[in-house]
Amino acid sequence: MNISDAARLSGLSNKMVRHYETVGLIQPPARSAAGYRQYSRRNVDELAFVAHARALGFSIAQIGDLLSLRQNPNRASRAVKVVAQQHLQELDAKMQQLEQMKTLLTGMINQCPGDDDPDCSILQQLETSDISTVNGDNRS
Amino acid sequence: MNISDAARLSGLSNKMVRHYETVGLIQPPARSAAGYRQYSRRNVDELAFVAHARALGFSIAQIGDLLSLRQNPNRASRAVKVVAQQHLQELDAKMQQLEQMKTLLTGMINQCPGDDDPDCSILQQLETSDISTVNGDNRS
DNA sequence: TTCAACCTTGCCATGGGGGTAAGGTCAAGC
DNA sequence: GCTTGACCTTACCCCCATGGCAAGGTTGAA
Repeated sequence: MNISDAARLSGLSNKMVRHYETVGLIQPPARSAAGYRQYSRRNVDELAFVAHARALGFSIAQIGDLLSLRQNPNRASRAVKVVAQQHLQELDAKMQQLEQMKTLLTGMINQCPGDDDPDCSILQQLETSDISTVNGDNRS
Repeated sequence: MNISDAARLSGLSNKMVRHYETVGLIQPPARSAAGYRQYSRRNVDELAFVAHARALGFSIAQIGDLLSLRQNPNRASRAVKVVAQQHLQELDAKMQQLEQMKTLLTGMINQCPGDDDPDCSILQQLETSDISTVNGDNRS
């Protein structure tokens, strides 16, 4: 199977399939005489695993951990759970930051008349405010 | 005032002060004979504005819009509000994606025994699952 | 004069991709 | 056998926002 089929079946782009190989996340597939990547069923399963984990927001490093646990028959499910729980905490932290931003921004928006006049509390608060309580930095 | 003082007063790093100048976000400050950046009170105000907006998650491009509105005395507060509301929508979209991830991940974690045995529903679901319903992609 | 603390520019790295170019390969149709 | 188009390869550059480091110049005080 060539890369396009493997990518389609796994839900990744050709680009990212190559990228995951380059960074050592996945097993390099066999090559044809012409140098084309040849994917086995097993390769595609691994790619799909990566795609699913990415969709849940796991980082490349975390997926590397999950992949090695996956291929280790002596793993403890505890170890898998720990990775997942850690990621869940990261998701929680990001949500909290977004919520703080949302709260502050919503308050500012509600104070802005939104008419043709130049006076705008949003600009005023951005000039003066001590929004510094939005911490942690997960901007944008 | 040199860059370190300007950065400290505005709440940015020296690095980012230079970066925002490089990308054309802020007014380039005056230079001393030796080439040192010399920041005025006005410059520092602009930097602080940028810092506050970044803390709320506005993108560089959006902050550029806000800065030009800020320095335009004929602006309509409506225009400012539109930028803020658009950013709020982006925050909402990201929160929804994070929430979907959290929901799915939490469900998987709850099904994992987390003991010494290798059987782990997290791994199983990552292999098979159609998590494809997590859309939009705002990973990590 | 020396020394530390500042400043400058330029390059590399991160993560998780997208794009694009220049070239090789393969298979079908003529 | 040759052309054509769809595929494949590697190798670059880009985004955003930021950190770090290196090599060199400047300033000010002891």
